Amino acid sequence: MKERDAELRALVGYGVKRANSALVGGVAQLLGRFDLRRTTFSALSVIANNAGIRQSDLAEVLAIERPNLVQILDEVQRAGWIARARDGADRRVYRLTVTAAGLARLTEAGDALRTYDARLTRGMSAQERTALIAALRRVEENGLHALDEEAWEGPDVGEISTT
Amino acid sequence: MKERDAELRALVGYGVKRANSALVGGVAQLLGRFDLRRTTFSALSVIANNAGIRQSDLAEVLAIERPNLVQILDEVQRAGWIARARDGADRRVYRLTVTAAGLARLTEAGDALRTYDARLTRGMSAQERTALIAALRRVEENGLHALDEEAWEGPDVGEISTT
DNA sequence: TATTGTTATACTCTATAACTATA
DNA sequence: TATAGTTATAGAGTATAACAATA
Repeated sequence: MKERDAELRALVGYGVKRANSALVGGVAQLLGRFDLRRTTFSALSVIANNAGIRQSDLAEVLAIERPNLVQILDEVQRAGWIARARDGADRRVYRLTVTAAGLARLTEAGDALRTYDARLTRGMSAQERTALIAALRRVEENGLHALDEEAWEGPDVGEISTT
Repeated sequence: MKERDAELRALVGYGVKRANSALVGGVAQLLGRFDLRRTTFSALSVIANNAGIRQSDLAEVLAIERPNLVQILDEVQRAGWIARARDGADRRVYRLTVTAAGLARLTEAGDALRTYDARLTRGMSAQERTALIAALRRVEENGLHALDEEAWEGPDVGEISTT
């Protein structure tokens, strides 16, 4: 029997939305055990791997608006996992670093999350998983421009970095 | 140079979230031209392909909660695109059908959306696109169970329907 | 003037409890 | 009692305008 949402299932966008919705709950529950949310975990990860990053750069990396990052960092700082230090040269900017406690929490939560994430691709080969991640990256990139190019016509094969 | 969110980019869940975020704006803008949103378009599509479907079944197909479906259908009905008819046998249930105007709107918006959606996989072969859709389906399915199976260990290769 | 971080705000999407009317 | 649809509500996530401090 044909699926009742077969017409929608032909759309990549629908698949992405359904997959994301199916993930959100589980990830939130898992990260909640470490008093983290998706956004606070992501922020912690990027700060840990980019010591001294500025808030505005962090917002750009995570593709979130600056105002929304404020409360995220407030939360992480309140937990004692990051430090905000004024830049000596430009006293408008904050330099962000993780504390020892923050690194420990990131490692714990990261291990659990990677285990969870690996389960998402159960039944797929390592190559299929890698291809999926690359394909999602391409969809993200294409999605950011898809409306700019209303005049687009042929099977343009623009290359984007997937490495 | 290594990407600043490289640690996150190794996660399928992060890729799904980023791809979804990149899509939402464009899809909303495109569907907005037809006075539709993602949810109202999806509802219209499923009703059109399942004449007489009940609200509770529609909610299940779209994986949205029943209360949230009410305002979605109110909106679509107000536009004159669907009809709610009480079932003769069980007067609690509504039988949903699309009107001629609804079908016309669905067709117009669907054509535009499929063109947009095809652009998302630009640079990918038809096989890669098909594989992506199947992989997303698997991720969705796995994601719904990933927390149930905390004790999971080996490379279980459970088969799920992808047809 | 422009930029960094901030506040306030609003809008969408989603999730739950409780009600009504029917069964 | 249980179910279909509904109402009300609350929580995330996200987006924009406008402000103070600094450049």
